[in-house]
Amino acid sequence: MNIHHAMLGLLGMEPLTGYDIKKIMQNSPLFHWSGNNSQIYRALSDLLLKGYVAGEVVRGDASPTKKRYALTETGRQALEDLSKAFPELPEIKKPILTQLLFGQDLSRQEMETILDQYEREIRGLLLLKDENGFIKSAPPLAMAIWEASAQSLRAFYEGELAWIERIRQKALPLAKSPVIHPESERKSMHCATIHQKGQTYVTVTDGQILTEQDGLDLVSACMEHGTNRVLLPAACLSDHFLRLSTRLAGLVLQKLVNYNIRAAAVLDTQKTSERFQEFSLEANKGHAFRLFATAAEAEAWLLAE
Amino acid sequence: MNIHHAMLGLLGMEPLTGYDIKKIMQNSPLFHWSGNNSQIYRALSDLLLKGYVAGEVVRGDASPTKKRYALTETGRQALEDLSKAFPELPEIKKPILTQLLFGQDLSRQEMETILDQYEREIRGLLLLKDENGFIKSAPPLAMAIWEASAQSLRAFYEGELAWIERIRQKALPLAKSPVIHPESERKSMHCATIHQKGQTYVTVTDGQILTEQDGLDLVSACMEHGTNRVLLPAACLSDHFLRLSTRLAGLVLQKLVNYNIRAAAVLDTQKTSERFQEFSLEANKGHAFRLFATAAEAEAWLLAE
DNA sequence: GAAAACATGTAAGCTGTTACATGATTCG
DNA sequence: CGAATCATGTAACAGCTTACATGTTTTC
Repeated sequence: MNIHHAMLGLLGMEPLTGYDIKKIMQNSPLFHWSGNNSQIYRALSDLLLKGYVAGEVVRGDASPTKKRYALTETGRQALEDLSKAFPELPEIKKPILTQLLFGQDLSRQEMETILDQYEREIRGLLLLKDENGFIKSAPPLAMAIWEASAQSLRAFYEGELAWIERIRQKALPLAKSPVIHPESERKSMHCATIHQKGQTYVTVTDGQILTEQDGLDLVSACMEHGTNRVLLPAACLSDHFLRLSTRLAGLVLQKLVNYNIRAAAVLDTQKTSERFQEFSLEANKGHAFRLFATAAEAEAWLLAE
Repeated sequence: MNIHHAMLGLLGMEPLTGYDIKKIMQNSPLFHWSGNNSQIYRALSDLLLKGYVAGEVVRGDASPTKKRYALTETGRQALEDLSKAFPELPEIKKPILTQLLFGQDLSRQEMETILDQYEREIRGLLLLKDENGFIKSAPPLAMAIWEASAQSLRAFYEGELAWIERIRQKALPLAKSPVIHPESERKSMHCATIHQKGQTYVTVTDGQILTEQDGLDLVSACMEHGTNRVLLPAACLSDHFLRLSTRLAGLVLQKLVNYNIRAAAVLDTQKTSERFQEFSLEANKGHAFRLFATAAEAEAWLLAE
């Protein structure tokens, strides 16, 4: 299966210029070619040579001269022969797999970063609906096939998200922890689990959230105890955390979201900046993270739902 | 992402010969390279030139001389740099999509054939478990990633099966019917629906099953009436159908299975060959098709479950 | 004793990509 | 009036595949 087949097919539906073909290929990932004019023009002259297509020069008064190609009878025959061939198997290329598989020397955080970037890209692909992408006047059969294939592509992307999740849960906990600088001897954060009304949540008993690593430690604690609830008392929210410019709060919350963990924080309103209060108002709209004035309120929300 | 990255990675886990690498790549579809020695040996000499790997000649007494390569320190560094790069997006190549999309001139039966072949291939891929496929002594992190990826590949293949099914249900009914030869004027088969105990099934009221097309007609009738049950009375089972050498029975039943339709046939035991009785015994093990001596029994089974 | 698997390589070609070159038209 | 899009092409190269060539060892 090369690009010639696809081009014959497109030209079989309606006459097109090289540029048209390029646009169609470019606009949908279902045509796995990059939509590369060089290749298309080369292929077009091949097909012309073989007599599979015939070119017609369109000289518009006020538009650049184009060459519009149409399928000939021999071309139609060639297309039909290709259509009847034994179907080739699908192929997947997944560079990120090689990257992670052999990235044993990466720290856990580096791996997280790569996964996060990948997830963002995949979510981007899921968002863009490829709408027409294809020829407008295609017959209903082709449209139905197109439709089904677009759906199957979306399913693949969703499968990728599931894969990401599985890697996060199963593989990353096995990754190298970043090197700890012994001289820093920072007072580390301590977690504990609390059982309340038949439910369990993790909270911070000692120390503060100072680094991204502390966010990961929270995640680890949750996974270890099989819960997905975290209560952050006022004492553990460091000034560093509450200063938005450090982006620490964002990074930690993102980690929690990634692992599907809900968090309730207790906030000393006198200590927080205006900006942080705005941020928290924004956050309160979601249901993954909420701010409360008292520990009792926070716990009540955490154990509800 | 080229093959060099993957090769560096493999050599980073343990020293290997070119042939070893070839085998690993060949044995798993997760390495999307075809496992092609030419490319591997060329890449190997590239890496040697760059100083990323070092070769050691192993001259066993009773085995062909091999060159076993191992990663150097510079190679390790290069691998780490590659590992930290921004992740590339996955790519899917699905030639059969182009084939069907532009196979407008194909008859419905030709399309069915292609889909059937494709389904068989995909099911084959799903069956072969890629077990070790990968390096035996890989660290647990790599193993976990590998595991997750193998699972995600299986999910993709299952997605392909779902796609096939959707094409069969939604797209194929729109395909060209094969040209009907007017001179043959064959007495066509007639179907009817029967409502019994709140359930519906399709049966043949007139004519016999003579061609593959009749099988498709049964499928169409089912889809039209929203049922997936068919009763085949003794009268509609032509001699042609009952002769196994024609493979007609197999083809028609395969169609029904493809569309997830259950069929009960009533059989005149005096008319059937020994071979066909064996075949039917075999078929009776499944729950998609059964043979019965009387219409009452057939109907009872059909409406049960 | 033959076939399959082990082991290493070369030459040629196909497919697709990047980068370059050119010029017209449309839109904000 | 400058940027984006339309439109057609060339040159060079990167990546991968097919086919060929050669010899050894293991396995049935």
